[in-house]
Amino acid sequence: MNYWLIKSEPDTFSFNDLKKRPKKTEGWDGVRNYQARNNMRLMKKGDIALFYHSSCKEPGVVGLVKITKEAYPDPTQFDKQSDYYDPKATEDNPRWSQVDITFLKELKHFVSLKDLKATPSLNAMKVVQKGQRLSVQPVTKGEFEQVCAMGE
DNA sequence: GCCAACGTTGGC
DNA sequence: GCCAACGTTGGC
Repeated sequence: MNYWLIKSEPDTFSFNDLKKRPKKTEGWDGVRNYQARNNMRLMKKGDIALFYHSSCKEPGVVGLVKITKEAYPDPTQFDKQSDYYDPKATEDNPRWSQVDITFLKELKHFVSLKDLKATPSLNAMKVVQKGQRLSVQPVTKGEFEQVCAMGE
């Protein structure tokens, strides 16, 4: 089993929005960065991800989600009406992938970016690095467990 | 709103 | 294949 961190802007799609979805599940579409896409393609059903709120008043980890469907073509790339439309993608040769994520658990205590930065054992996490923008990133088991412990 | 860091695009 | 210009991310 692998562990991940996924970012979302809560003004666009928050952890609470996920909780309110049918089956508490959402297709994680709109990822248009190759490294993030490649990470999603490595995700296995049953993997767990930290759900991180970015570009907001208090950035940080709010909860846990489970990967419930492995990578498949992101339909928004074919949709001319979509903001995520990509004219270079075709049904025969899709360029972008998505996975399905399902609400798993809300942390009892929000773990802010400030808290992550203040924890020496977490200073290798990508999310605490300056200028790090990758929206789907791997975390180690140790990092994952540490963040969960801080959220208890 | 500012701006640093990064990724992508496109001319050459 | 280089690299300048541009657009985006995201903390502050």
